[in-house]
Amino acid sequence: MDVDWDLHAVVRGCAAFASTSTGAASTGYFKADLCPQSCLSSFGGQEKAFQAHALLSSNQIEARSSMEDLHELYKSFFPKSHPLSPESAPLSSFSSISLSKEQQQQRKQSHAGSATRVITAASEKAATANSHNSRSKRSRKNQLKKVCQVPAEGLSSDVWAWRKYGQKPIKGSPYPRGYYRCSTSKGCLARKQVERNRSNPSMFIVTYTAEHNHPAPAHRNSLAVSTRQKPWNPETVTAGDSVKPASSSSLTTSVEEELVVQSSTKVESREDLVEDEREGEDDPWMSDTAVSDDFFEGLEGIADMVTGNCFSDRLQPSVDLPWIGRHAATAAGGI
DNA sequence: CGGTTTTGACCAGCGC
DNA sequence: GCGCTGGTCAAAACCG
Repeated sequence: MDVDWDLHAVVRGCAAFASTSTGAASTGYFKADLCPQSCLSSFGGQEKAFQAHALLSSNQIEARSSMEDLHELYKSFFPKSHPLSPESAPLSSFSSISLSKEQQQQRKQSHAGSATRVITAASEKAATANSHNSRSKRSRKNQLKKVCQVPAEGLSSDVWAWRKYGQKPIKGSPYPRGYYRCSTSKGCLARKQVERNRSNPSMFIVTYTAEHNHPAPAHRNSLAVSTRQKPWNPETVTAGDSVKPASSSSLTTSVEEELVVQSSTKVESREDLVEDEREGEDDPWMSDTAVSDDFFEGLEGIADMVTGNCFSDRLQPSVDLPWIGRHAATAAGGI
C-alpha cells in the first residue's frame, strides 16, 4: 500500500491533531507522538492548523453550545500564536482533546473560569495518575485519550513503532479492539487502541493514550523487526483492507471545503463515541456534520487569531518523512 | 536471535 | 456484593 500522503488526504484521516497528552507537546515529541502523521499533516500551514483545531474541538463543542465557549476553548489551545512552543503551550494544554464525562462536567461547572485552567487541572491529574501507575485501572476513566478516526491507510501513517499486546472483542461491536504499546522505548507509556468503526468499516477509530517519553524514531525501518506485516485481511476484524477513501484523491484547496470534508471526523472521548454509535444507525461521525454555519463563521474568526507559524518548524519534518506510508505494518497496528 | 503477534487468563473498575 | 467488561499480562508461536 503505497500511500502518497498529501496534506489534504491525510488531514481527513484524523480529526484530532493535538497531542492529548502532556509532555509530548513541550518536549518536541509531539510531532509524532499521539498525533500520527495523518494528524500531523494538518500542520502544513495555519489553515491546516486551524482545521485541526476546529476538529479537535468538536467534542468540546458538543458540551459547549455557544460560540463564546468555542472561542474560549480555542484560546486555550492557542494561547499565543505559537501554541506548540514549550513556552506557550503548557504540557497540559494539549491534554484535553478527550475528556471523560466527569471532566466535561467539571468544565461545565467551572465554566466561569478560564477553560485553559480547567483543562490543565484535569490533564495534570490524569497525567499524574498515568505516570505513577500506568497499569492502574483506577485512573482509567480519568485517563486522557485522543480519539481519531482514520481510514485504513491512515493507520500506516504513524511514525512510531507499536507492538500489539492484546486484542479484545468489544461488546456491541462486531470488531475487536487491538491494543498497542510503543515498542520504541521500554519505558514508554504511550498506547493506542485500534478499532474498526462499526458504522463505517472502512474507517478505524484510533485511541491514543499517554505520551511517548522519548523522541520519535529517526527511521522506522531501523526498528528491529517492527515492520512485520501481515496481509490485510478484511476478516480479521479490526484489520482493514486497504479501503481507499474516495476523497483521498480529490484535493480540496479551500479551508471551507476541507472543513466540510473533515467535519466527518471528530475527536471524542470513548464514552461519547459509544453513546453516539448507540443512539443512531447513522454513522456518528457523519451524523455530526450538522455543524452549523455559525460554527464555521466563528471558527473563521478564531482563525484570524492564528497567525504566523502556528506550528513550529520542527513539526514540519515529520510531515515530509519519506518513509511514512511505506512501512505500514507496525504503525498501522496491523492487526 | 531478537523482535512481534496471538490468545487465554487475570485483574480491577463500574453499574446494577 | 456480584457480574460484566475492558485493559493488561505472559507464554507460546511466529517471522525476518
